[in-house]
Amino acid sequence: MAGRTRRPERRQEPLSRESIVSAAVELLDTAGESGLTFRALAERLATGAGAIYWHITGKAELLAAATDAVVAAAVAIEPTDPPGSPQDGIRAVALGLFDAVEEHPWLAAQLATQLPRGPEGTVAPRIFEGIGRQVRALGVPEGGWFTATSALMHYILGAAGQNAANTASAGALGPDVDRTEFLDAVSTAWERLDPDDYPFTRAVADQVRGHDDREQFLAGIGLILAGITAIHSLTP
Amino acid sequence: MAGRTRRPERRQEPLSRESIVSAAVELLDTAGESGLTFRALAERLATGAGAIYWHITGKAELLAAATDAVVAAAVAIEPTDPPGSPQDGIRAVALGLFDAVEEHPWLAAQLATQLPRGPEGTVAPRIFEGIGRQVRALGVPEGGWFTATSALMHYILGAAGQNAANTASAGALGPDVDRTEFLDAVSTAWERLDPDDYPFTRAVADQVRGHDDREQFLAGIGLILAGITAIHSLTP
DNA sequence: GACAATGCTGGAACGCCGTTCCATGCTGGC
DNA sequence: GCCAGCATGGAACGGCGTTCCAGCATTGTC
Repeated sequence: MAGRTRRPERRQEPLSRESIVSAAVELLDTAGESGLTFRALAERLATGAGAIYWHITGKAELLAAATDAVVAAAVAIEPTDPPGSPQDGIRAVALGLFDAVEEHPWLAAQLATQLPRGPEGTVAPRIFEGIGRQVRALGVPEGGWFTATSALMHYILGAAGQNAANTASAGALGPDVDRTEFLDAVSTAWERLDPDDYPFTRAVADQVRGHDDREQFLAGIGLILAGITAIHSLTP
Repeated sequence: MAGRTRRPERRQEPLSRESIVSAAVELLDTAGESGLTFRALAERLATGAGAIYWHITGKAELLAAATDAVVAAAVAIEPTDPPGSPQDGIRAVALGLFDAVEEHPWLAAQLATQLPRGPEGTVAPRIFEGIGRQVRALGVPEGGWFTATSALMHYILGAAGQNAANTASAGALGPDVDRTEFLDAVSTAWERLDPDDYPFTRAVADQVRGHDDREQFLAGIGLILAGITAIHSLTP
């Protein structure tokens, strides 16, 4: 046995939880969810896998920390200079999350499956608070706060996730397939469905072509806001 | 080299795509998403990994096929004997998906991240059709079909996913932790948040305790239905 | 009836993953 | 100067998805 190889010099900047999480987010953004491996992370940080485990329990905690960091940044951009209407406030929070998921597609899976992760999780309250304050400002009576805020949160997470999945799906079709081509392909495929089994889907297939995702997303928010104001007899 | 070991007898029932997918769903249901491995699947089918690959391209296709099978069964239970109101029809489809996700928690991740997967996917049209027919029956004008159906679908997928994640999270706290205890823990944790950062979340913490998930889910559906009828000036 | 061609099977092997282990170096208190 | 103990990083382990391929069963051809 020839013993261990020579020791490298000690690093100047010590490892830290933050630097690891930050590198993890970069890796997730550039290489996708499957690109975040401890080996790639160790290489990027010029260290070994064992050193990372000194600061982080495992991959689950790493993903949770990365999610928390990105969501915290996304919901922090609220305080519009002139306060604006509560409706606009909700739209701002919603778009912040929508854009965050679009920018970091790996977020969708985390928010869909890991959001609560025990009572200690800080991501869920962060989102809930951001939306809830605007619901309260809307004039919804206290008894309806939970229902209205939950409904908005679920819609936002669902729509943002589907949108991210669509974007990923378009990219998977080919690196140079743009959005228009992808929507066209989906629309065409839907038009070719069995007329007996899918009459409705065939009928709306044309509306898929060329629609704007953010616009559709906001239209859905508008639908829920209309429902909230109608049910609580608020002035819109 | 001693050559391969003795050949086992040939199987009686031949492998088939359906039997593989069916075994995969059982494995997912009993052992969770991480329990579906080609080794476990091969053992359950009394075969080797290579034989499975003759029928299925890879794990992605296996998960897609399992998802398709379960969703198809979930949205197929529509035709209520007396036709009923379109609102009830939407609630029925929504609850069908909600319950399917609750029964198969692994569905949440699939629906959140893999739903469209190219124009060939059949899961998305299936869900879209199920909801959309009821939207049409509601009297929504054709221009609003796509927006209303999309909004409902996104809400349903988001809410069902969050609910499944909550259930999983409660189970992870301990095998004998029931729903009430879990909600209590979340509520207590939310009440202990910083009053300056989380005033709204603290205020609704008590409403978390003891709420019913299905009821909340339906309340959200009701909110969106109210919004649809209000925006299109329909008689509810 | 003999024999090649083909369809399907299942076990071994490959490369990569998350995680654990541990010899080693560095640093602050004495 | 010395020693505890924090921190490091590379090797090693078991398990994963996937690929490869030798061998049986069936079919088609003469």
